[in-house]
Amino acid sequence: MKRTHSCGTLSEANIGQEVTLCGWVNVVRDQSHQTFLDLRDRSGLVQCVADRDNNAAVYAALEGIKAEYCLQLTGSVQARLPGKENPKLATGSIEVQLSGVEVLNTSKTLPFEIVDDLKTDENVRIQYRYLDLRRRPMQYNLETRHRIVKKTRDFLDGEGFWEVETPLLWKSTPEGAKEFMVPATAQPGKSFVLPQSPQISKQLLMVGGVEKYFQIARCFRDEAARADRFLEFTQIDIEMSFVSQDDVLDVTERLLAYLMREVKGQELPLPLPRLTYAEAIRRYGSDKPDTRFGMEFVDISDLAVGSGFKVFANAVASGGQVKAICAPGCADYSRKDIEDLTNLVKRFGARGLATFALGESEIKSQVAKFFSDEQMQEIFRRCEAKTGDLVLCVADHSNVVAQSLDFLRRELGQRLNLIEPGTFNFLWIVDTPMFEFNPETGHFDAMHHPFCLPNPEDLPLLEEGFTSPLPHGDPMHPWARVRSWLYDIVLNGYEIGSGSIRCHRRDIQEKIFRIIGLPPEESQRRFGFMLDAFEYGAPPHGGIAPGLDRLVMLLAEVPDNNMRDIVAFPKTTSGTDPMSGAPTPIDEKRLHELGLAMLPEEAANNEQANHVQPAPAS
RNA sequence: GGUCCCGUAGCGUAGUGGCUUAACGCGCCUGCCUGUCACGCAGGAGAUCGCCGGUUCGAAUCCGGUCGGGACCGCCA
Repeated sequence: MKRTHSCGTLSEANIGQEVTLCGWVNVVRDQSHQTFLDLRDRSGLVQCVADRDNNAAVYAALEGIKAEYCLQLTGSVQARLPGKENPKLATGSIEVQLSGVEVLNTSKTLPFEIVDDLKTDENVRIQYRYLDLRRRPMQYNLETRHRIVKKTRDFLDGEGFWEVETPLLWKSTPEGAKEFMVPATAQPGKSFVLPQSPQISKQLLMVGGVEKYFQIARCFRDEAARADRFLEFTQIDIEMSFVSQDDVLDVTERLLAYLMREVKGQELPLPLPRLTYAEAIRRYGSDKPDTRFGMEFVDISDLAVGSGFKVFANAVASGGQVKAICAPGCADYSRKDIEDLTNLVKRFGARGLATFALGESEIKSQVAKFFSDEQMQEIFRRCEAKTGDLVLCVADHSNVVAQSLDFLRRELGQRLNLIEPGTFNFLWIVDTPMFEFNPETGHFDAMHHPFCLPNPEDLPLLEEGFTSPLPHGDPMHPWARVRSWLYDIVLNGYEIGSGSIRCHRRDIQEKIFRIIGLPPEESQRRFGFMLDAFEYGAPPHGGIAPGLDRLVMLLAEVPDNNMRDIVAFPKTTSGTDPMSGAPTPIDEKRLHELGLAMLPEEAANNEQANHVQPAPAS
């Protein structure tokens, strides 16, 4: 080894020892008779000293050495002079008196400094990610991610799971998300796709008698990315045979509790709270509620009917509802503040925001004239409003009310600092409906994915639905009433995983495909290999797939919940890599080999793009 | 596909129509400094204000377009 110790591990226990260290120059402080040099490696920093009078050769060797040079340094560990200790540094009571200096590599001036509190534009950070990763917070994030993966493997191994790899070159089985295509030379005109998830693979492993499977699995979706959604992401993919929903929930929450203990040093009380889907929507307007603060929804539809406020009354009369949330201490919000909030809510289709402010001596509301004092007092009573609070109401169809108030609630929760830092609120969402009516297509979609098993009691509803006189949009349509064994795990307002008990019988699976508008010949073409497998004694099975990226982001408590910070080499939201310049144009020769042709317009764009070089390294 | 926001030395920012010859901090370069650790001191270099076009006597500043980035809606089982 080129080194005997790591910088950050040195302490008073090493005093008197000769050590060799390797690392990067954090900073050089030339004092004309001494040079102080902070050497940094993964473990931390240590101050090294070269004294001109004691060792002129070493002092001279440090001449010209600059930040981020990669060095091998030899010296003896000494206690610092009395009074010269640095309590801000873990190694601040000692320093290394240098006897040898070897430059392993020089460094150009960096595009940004290697400091913890970096303000640099994220695009520049990603372009020079190999430098960004030298920063302590990024190293912490990588280590936390490693720790979580390692502990996950340990735990699942202990539970009898086998880690099995599944193909990345897969068959196109369109289920929802667009797939990335991978054309290959050996089969011109044909294409593999990258899996959206190993969903079908892992079910086939259950047919294959694996019984307990997991995989730290890369998944790919060719869809618009988001702050909490990548084009390529990682799931802790889990599947088990001969289990009920409770079995999957049990092993999952014990895994999460194990991670919380091992990674965060916190005890997670089990079992985790469970909320039905309907209750989550009713109380929070969301299937991934952030329960770290209150501000729950209050239904005031009945009061709205009796008021003289037509907007409210009409909303209820046309099958909608009126719901309210109470923002603590916001009674002094100005007309402008409320207008800003109203604008936020309009993008979800809400037409307005009615507010009632409970002041010291008066009630302020732009719609006060439509309500009696008693009615307003009743609204405050139900919302448990205190003096100084502001009640915000939205009247509309249930999904508009849910979306807008959910957004307002989260926005205000953040603005009003209602969230105690360091809180981790896990909860299950259960009893999710199997199907969801899609007003655009006029038929039902699978709420989660089409491989979920309906609750056995609701199996007759599948058949009834085909002959039901009710229109598809009717909430009492048999298919709208089918319950499934479908569950989501939620942490602090993020869905960090979802799973289900799967369909393992061909006849039921085919029926589900028909309901979501996939005719038998089509489902045979796409999923035939899986349906065939179900005919050979496929065991009942189910599983879950916690998203590793979101979990790491939340457990690492990354600032601003930026998920890119917990990935070594992330892409931008628009799906490009500023470091490598990927994706790059496809050249004509490869297209020919693959039996593909570019549309003229795309070819012209590519011609231009061919002249664009990836950003140079300096 | 849509809405909103951002783009000024290597980095972070200031500058929203006329002494701006674009300013400040960090970084960088040169010199000095015997215990520094956000070292200090003195001096210096570094920007066609993302790009294209328009309005104007005059544009970093106003307008239109475009590119890049971000947040969100749609989308993402």
